[in-house]
Formats: sequence, C-alpha cells, structure tokens
Amino acid sequence: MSDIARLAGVHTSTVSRALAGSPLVEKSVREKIVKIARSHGYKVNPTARSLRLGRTQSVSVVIPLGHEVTQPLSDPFFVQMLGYLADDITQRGYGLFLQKVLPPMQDWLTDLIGSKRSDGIIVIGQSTEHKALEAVANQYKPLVVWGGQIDHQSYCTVGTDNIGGARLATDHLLGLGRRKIVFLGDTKVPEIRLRYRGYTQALDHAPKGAKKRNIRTHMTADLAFDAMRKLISEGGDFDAVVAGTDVIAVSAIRAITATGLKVPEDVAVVGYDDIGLAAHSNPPLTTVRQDLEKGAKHLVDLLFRRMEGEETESVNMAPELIIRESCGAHLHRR
Amino acid sequence: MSDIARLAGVHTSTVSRALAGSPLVEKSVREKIVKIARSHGYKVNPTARSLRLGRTQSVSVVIPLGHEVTQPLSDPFFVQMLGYLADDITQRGYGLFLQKVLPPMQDWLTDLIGSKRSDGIIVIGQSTEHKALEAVANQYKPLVVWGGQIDHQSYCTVGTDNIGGARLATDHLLGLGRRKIVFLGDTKVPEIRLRYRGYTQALDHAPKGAKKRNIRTHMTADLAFDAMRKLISEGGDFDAVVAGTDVIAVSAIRAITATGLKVPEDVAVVGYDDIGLAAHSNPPLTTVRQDLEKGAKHLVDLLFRRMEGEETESVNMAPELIIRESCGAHLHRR
DNA sequence: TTGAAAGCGCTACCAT
DNA sequence: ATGGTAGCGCTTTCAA
Repeated sequence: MSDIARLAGVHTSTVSRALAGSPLVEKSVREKIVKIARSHGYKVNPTARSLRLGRTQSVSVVIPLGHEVTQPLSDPFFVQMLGYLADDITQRGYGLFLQKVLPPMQDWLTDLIGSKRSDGIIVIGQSTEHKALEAVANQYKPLVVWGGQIDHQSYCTVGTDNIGGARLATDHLLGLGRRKIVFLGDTKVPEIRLRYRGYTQALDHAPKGAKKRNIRTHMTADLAFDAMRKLISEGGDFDAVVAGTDVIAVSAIRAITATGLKVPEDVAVVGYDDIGLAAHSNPPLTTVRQDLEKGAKHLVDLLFRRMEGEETESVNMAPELIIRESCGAHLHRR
Repeated sequence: MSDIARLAGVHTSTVSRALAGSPLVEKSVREKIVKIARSHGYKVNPTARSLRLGRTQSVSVVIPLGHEVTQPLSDPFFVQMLGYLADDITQRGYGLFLQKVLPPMQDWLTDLIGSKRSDGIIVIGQSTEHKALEAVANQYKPLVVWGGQIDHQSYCTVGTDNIGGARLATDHLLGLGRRKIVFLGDTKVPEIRLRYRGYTQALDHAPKGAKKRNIRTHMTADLAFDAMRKLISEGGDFDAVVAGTDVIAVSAIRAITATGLKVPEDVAVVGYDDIGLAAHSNPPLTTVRQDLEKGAKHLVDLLFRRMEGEETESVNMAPELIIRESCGAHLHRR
C-alpha cells in the first residue's frame, strides 16, 4: 500500500480511504489511486486488515462426522448444503473456512472458537455433538447449526420439522395399505431420532395391526445395505421401509432388489432429504424433501444477524412429501 | 498474549517462544506458561501470526464451474476429492479456504492470488479455465491442478491417464462384441476431451464395422438424461455407451431403461471415476476407477513442495477398469 | 480534504 | 535463558 501511496504522491491513509470508497477523498484523487492500484494488480492484504479490524471476514463451516465410521463425506446431503452455503457466504464478501471434524472429537468447537480464524461458525449436522454445542452456546453467540430441534436446546438451529416429515412419510405408507413398516436409521443422530419419533407417532395413530420395528444402521451406503440384507436373511417380515435418509433408502432398495423382492410391489420404500440422486434412483424414490437452498439462506442470514449481536430464534421449515414410485402410489391409481 | 505474560511473570517474547515449543525456554518456565495458557483457553491469534510471518497457514481449494449450467456441485467426484483434501490439509496443520467459482469467470485466479488469503492453491478440475491457469503458471508457483494433462501446459497437474482409461473401457466393450459404441460427454472440458480421444483411438484400432459417435452433453445428471433420451427417440442405433463420467453413465442407464431397453443386454454402459454411487447403481456400473485418495495425497504433497519453492512435475496416475454388470461381461461367462 | 501517528497481536532479531 | 524492540500492512483517530 505504501508503494501505491508513493506512486500516487499521497499518504497511505489516503490510499486506504480511497480504496475503501470513502467520500472524504476527493474524487479525482480517488480515481487516480484506484487506477494505479488496479494497474499494479494491488489488492488490500486481508490479513493485515483483519488484524486491524479485529474480524476476519470469513466464516467457518464445520462438518462433524462423529456418527460416521468411514472417512469421506458419504452423504450428498451435506455436500449440496455446502455448495449453497458457499454461494451465499461468497456473495456477502466473506470467505469460507472448511473444517471436517473426525473422531476422536475433543474440544473441536472450543478450539475453533478460540482460534478466532473466523467471525462465525456454521455447523452442518449435529452428529453426536449436541453436548459440545450446548456447552458453548451461552458463551459464543455467532453460531448456527443445521439439524434437528431438540427440547430445551440453547443453540440456534435451522432444519425441517423432522417429526412431521417422517409422520408424513409413514402416514402415506399406511394410507397405501402397508402395515408392516420398518424404520431404518441411526437414532444416535438427533435428526434421525426425531424422524423415528414421527414414525412411531404415525404408527401409534394407525389402524390396529400396524407394527413398529426400528433397525439401527449407520448412515453410509454400504452399512445400510448390509443392515437391510441382514434383516431380510433373518426372515424379517415387512412390507415397507421408512429410511432415515435417501442414502439409506437407496441402499435398502438395492438390498431388497438383490434378494429377488420387488420395490414397490413387495416392499415400499420412502426416503428423507430428496437429494439429487433420489429422482434418479431405480425406481425413483418417494421421499421427504428438505429445501436446502432455503435452508442455506436461513443459516447464513441468521449467522450474520448473530454476528451483529442480534439474538435469533431457531427456524423449523415445513417438509414436503415428494411422491415418486418407490412407495407404490402409482400402482393404486389404476 | 500479554495477559499470559503478565500472569506468568515473563515477557511476551518468552511466552511466544514457550508456546512455539522453543528449546530456548527453560522447561519449568515453559510448562508453567503452557499451563496458564491452557487454563485460560488462550490460543495464539492466527491472524496476527500470519501478518508477522508473511504466510497464512492455509490453502485455497477452488472448484471452477465454468462448464456447469446449474449452480450446485452436481458431481460427487469433486466432493469426494474435497473430503480427502480436507483430511490431508488439516493433517498438516493448515486451514482450507473453499472457493466456488461460477460464470462469469473473470480474473478469479489473479484475484485469488493477489488477495494473499492463502499460501497455495489447489484447483479441482480445469473446467473451461485452461487459459486462466496457463496465464498465471509462470508467475505464481504454489498452484496445483487436478485434471487432464494437456500438451505443453505449464502448470502442474495431477490426474489419471484419461486417454488410457477411456481406451481401456472402449476396448473392453469391443472385446465383448459391441460395435456401435457411443461416447457421451462434454468435450469442452479437457479431461473429457482426453477420454474422448482414448475412445477414438480404441475405435481406430478396432475391427472393421465399429462406428464412432460423439454425443455432446453437459455433465449434470438431468441434462445427460435428456441427451440420452433424445438420442434414443431419434432412433440412434447403438449397442454400447462410453460415458465421460459416472454421473453421466448412471443417467444414461436410467434413460435407456425408461424406454424399455435393457442394460446391459441391449445396451452396455461404462462410466468413468468410480464414485461411490457406481457400485450401488442398478445394474452396478462398470467404470474406470480413479484413485481419489491417492490423487488428493499427490495434490497436497506437490503443493507443499511448491510452496517451498521446489519445481514439480505433473503426475499421471494409472487408471483401473472396474468390471461390474453394466457392461454385460458377466453374460459372456456362461 | 489530507497527513501523521498509534496500534491490532505476534515473532525474531539483538541485546544481556 | 530471557527481555526489549521493531515491524508485518492496514485502518482510524486526531490534528491541521
């Protein structure tokens, strides 16, 4: 910057003001400075700026994978979310610090906060980290979490009504005459636990004869496939599956198909999320849609309001049942 | 830091040394300082440190989407790569700045370099940005690109031998007796263009009667689906498809199946990448595997060597044909 | 409207 | 082995 100042024949403070678009600088001077800066490819050093201003102009996006057994991000859901977040955050002129947190997960959140690398934190998915989030919520404000809304939680979440969504899905299957409906998912994860609750609520209000059954499975494609195959080989008696996520649903379909059973004729399957793959699976997946684009907008909006000291409430969006073929609804229309 | 210094009864320079693990500080003093720092939740401010050191301890990972028509990252390939990169970069104690670049793509690279937000840059996929990369390669060294190796390029790439991989796939189909093989992909993207070249090379060496046909399609699932359906409805005569990516392959399978044709009996399909979905598609996809974990390791390794001033050569890894069912090889074994 | 100077928090050099 | 001090590049207050 001092170089630019010298070239323009002014003091650095004037350059700083000019480049910041301050109205204090005389127009002709400002234009001259801007021109010189551009022609020399000069960019204000964000590190120095951050140090002076006390803020980094960037936000951390964290993906905790406490519930995952395998390394890579296996769920496209998180990734699509990441893409939308990147757009929104970039649009506000902020940088995006990506952080993947794997077990063993000690002090990851307090460390991240303490490092002051970013002005705010978005956590995608509670994973198994509800307690860690709860622990810092009262002391560190610019924090927003995508996930399930848990009773008495003190951190701010954005998500869809998981109970309602799962209930929608389960009621739909009941309405199609299915009575032996299995739930497939890892209820250690809050969002999935809530979906399981919606599933049980629907069955509690179902006609007599409807059976509940929860099969715990990890959230990766392979492990869900194995869980489903095990259930079948053990002679599990069921005519429908409510899957905790689309990834699990697609794996379940594959496992069911592999044993010679047909989806949806023999077993109806409903997923959750409506990831891109859902429409392209075979058969196309009936699922509960979460609007990620809107979700990301909420997350970023709330975070920026919190970064300015505002207190914000959690947002619970309405889920939407997307009916395709895996539930067998089209068979009934005949 | 000055607080910690006061509490420990020493000067800040001693605290700095102690926290950096300098052997100059007496053991007892160092331990005392570390203890105080920990108990107060003190963390060295990375912004100030960066300013002083002249390096940010972070690397930018950029995903240029010049070839994409839709906003979100539609290809799981990039995402899996991102996950591995995050692991490797974190392991070296560096931060990961994520940058998504959408059209119109002006000066994105020089801007990123000029901002000095990171000490090095990894670009995932050349997209349509070969020229932009070429333009800075001689002037900015800590830059590594995942993508296809182009003749006379001056930037450093990591990738698989795309020509060889596609040739592997095409030869395999020829070996199974297929003669009317279509290529499906966007040849504007260097990697895909190389794969197309491998495909044509294989056909040039094929028995008489083998036909070439290139169908240009965008890289997203929906558009590939449409392209395939259009080809079929126009009465395109073919018995096999070499797809530019797995995402395209899976969409092609869906489009083929939707018209009543069978994969692989009527049309054999081979993909490229071996994304997680490939093994789980219906039928499971025969594809050319790129080892992403190894690829990510190479990228990070080369980048860090370049950040230390070393000149590095591009890496071209060997692709591997993974034979599953979509090519129909299992039908021949009978 | 511009200049001068202080200081963000840290590290490294030069003393001692 | 430790302390003092300068300075990384910027913004902002105060003075002119």
